[in-house]
Amino acid sequence: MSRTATRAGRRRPANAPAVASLGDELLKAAAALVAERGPQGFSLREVARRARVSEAAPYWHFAGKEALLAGVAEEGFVALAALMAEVCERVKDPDRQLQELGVAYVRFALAHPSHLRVMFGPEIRDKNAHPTLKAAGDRAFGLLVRAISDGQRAGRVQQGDTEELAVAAWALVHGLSALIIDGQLRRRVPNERAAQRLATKVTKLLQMGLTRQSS
Amino acid sequence: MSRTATRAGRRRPANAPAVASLGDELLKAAAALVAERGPQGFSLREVARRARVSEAAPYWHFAGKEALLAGVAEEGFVALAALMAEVCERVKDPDRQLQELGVAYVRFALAHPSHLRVMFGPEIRDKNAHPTLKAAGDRAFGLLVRAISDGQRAGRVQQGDTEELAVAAWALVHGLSALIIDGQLRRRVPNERAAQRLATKVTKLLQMGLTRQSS
DNA sequence: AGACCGCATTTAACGGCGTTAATCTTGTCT
DNA sequence: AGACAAGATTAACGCCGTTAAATGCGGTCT
Repeated sequence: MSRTATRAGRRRPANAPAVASLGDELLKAAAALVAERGPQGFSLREVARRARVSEAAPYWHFAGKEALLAGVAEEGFVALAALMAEVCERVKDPDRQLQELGVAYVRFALAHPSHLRVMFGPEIRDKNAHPTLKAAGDRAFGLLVRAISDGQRAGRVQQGDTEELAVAAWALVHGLSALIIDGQLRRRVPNERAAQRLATKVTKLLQMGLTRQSS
Repeated sequence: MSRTATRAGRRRPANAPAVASLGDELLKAAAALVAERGPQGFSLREVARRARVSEAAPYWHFAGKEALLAGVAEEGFVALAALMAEVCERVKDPDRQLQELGVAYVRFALAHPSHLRVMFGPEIRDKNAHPTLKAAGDRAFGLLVRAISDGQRAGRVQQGDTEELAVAAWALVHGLSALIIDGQLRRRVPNERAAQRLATKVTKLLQMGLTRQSS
């Protein structure tokens, strides 16, 4: 095998214990390390140390540092999508659904700032090089598009390019999240309650623009 | 001298040529390197090489890698503020002024993506540790607050917490910029013209929400 | 049983990085 | 001339990502 192609590992002989394959073990350690020290302090060697394997072992399961980080980012998108899906199920009113989606995004950012940075930051240079990562991201974005589309059908959101409106909403909550976790709003947003309050207000502002017909 | 306190260097003997002191030379090289390779590929040793000095020379002028990057980030905020000030002078109508401020922000992001990342990213851990950096950032944000405040006075923007409205506007354009330069909108925004179009439309959306009275 | 093969991992090494300590140079002041 | 400090250098430490070569090791074929 030409190496790095596995990622799934060969399937266990069916009798073997459900012990996580080293690949999964590395992913878990990587996620923990990212959460602890951020994308900067992340080191492939430290991941290997935590998984109690040699420095070069990860290279059998991942093409390199970037591929391992891509796995972490993918995990992040899956978790974010799950949070968003939960909101979509719980809240059916289109207006409130959009608003709570925004708050959920900001809450995710506050709970997992380092993950968000890996998901969007420049550590992973070409997202298209990691198809499963791209797919996970698209799935999360798809939930937002769906919410906007539902709002349009219900007459609560203006007609027009659905994805473009979704990009606007995404940009707003993403920007707010970025500013918060990068400490740019520390005076104004010292704790999570303040962040949620601000997220709610800001989301409402955009929502008023979304309901009207654009010129 | 206990080192790293200079940053201004001693003043030239008045007859010496206006050759940039090594501190400035390093800053210039650092900015160029950041622009070329991004915050990831940035290396103190490479900066020293480009300035044709030894590896340890920068430590006389800057406390370390982070301090040098803080200088680059400060430069970025100054340039951004200049761009914004130009808009404020050129466009007097409050509505158009706000809109063009948003477009200018996105344009800056597209022109200097790596700078933006340094300005906001986690490479500089504590912005308060670099007071001149913080001041430069506040100055740029102040221009936005001023624009919102003018809009309120002119009756084009709803009353209410001015800074909070400014944060909303900032978040929107910052998020859009981040998504674009991180390649998240590559399908939708392949070139700069598309980016400006999108920025205009998105800014208008929020603006409609800003004009109305919030609940 | 014994030879063999391919997956999984280790050991060892290369070069680059940030940072620091010790050292040298150079110009200024007394 | 000699003291002195700013400014720069050399050399070293330990970390990093990555790669090549050597090693273990479970299953397969004869």
